Amino acid sequence: MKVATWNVNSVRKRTSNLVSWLQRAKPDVVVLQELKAQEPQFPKLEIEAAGYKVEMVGQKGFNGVALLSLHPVEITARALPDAVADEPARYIEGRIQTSKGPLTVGGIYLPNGNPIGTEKFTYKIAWMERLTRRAKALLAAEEMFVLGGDYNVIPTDIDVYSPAAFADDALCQPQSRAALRSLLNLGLTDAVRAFHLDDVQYTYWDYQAGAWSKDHGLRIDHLLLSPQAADRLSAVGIDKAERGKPEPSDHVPVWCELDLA
DNA sequence: ATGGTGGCGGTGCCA
Repeated sequence: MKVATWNVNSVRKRTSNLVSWLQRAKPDVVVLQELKAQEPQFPKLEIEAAGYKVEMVGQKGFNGVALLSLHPVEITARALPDAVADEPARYIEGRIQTSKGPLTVGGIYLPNGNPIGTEKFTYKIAWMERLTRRAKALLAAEEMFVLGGDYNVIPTDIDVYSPAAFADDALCQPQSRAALRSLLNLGLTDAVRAFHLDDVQYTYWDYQAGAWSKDHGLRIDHLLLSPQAADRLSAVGIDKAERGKPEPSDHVPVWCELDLA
C-alpha cells in the first residue's frame, strides 16, 4: 500500500505532470494540496482515466485539497473540528477499503502563518491545535491512519538550507515546531525520519532566487503515521526529480509504503 | 540583492 502527498500548486497547471507521475509512481492513495480550483475546474476525467477515484474540497483561487485512491473511499471529514462557515479548503479525510482492511488517510494543507506576529500566525497555531484534536480522535479508534500533506513546518534545523535565513519565518518558529512535536508526541511517526535519521531530505524549493539550482530547500511535506501504520512501514521516498521537470510545482511528492498484513 | 518567481484573475494577494 503506497500512500503519497503532493502540493501541486494549481491542479490545472499541473495536470499533465500529475497524470504522468501517477502512471509512473502508481500510489494507491495520494493527497494533493493547493489545488487552486473549485470542483468544476478539477481535471476529473484525466485523473479517473488513470484509474483513480477523486474526492476533493475546493475553493476559488486558493487552497484546495484532494484525495485520490485506486480503492473505494468513504469520506470521513471535509474540515477539521470547529470549522467556520467559510472554512478554507485545507483538510480532507477518507477511509480507504483496502484488500487487507481499512486505512484512514487525511490530507492536510496547514496554514503558512507568515508574517509572524499577526493573526495569520495565530490562525496557524490554532489550526494545528485543531489538527491535534482530530489526531487524538483517530488514535482513540486504534486503527491504521496516515496524515499526509504540506505541514508548512520545518521540524528541525537540518530541514532547512539556512536556519538563519528562516529565523523569523513562521515555518521555523519555536511555537510552530512545538505544535508539530505535540502532534508527533501523541504517538505518530514522521515516515521520512523513520528511515533518514539525520540526513538532508528536502521536499520544497522556492521558485525564486535559483533555489532549486542551489539546492536551497526545505522539508515541509510530511507523512505522519499512526502506530498501526508505523508498524507496517517498509519504505519511504521523495520524488525529487519532479522539481527538475518543465513547469514544476515548487513541492515534490513524498510517499511511503505500508506492508499490510 | 529592501530583489527575486509563479498562480490566480484580471488587481493585488498569497506563497
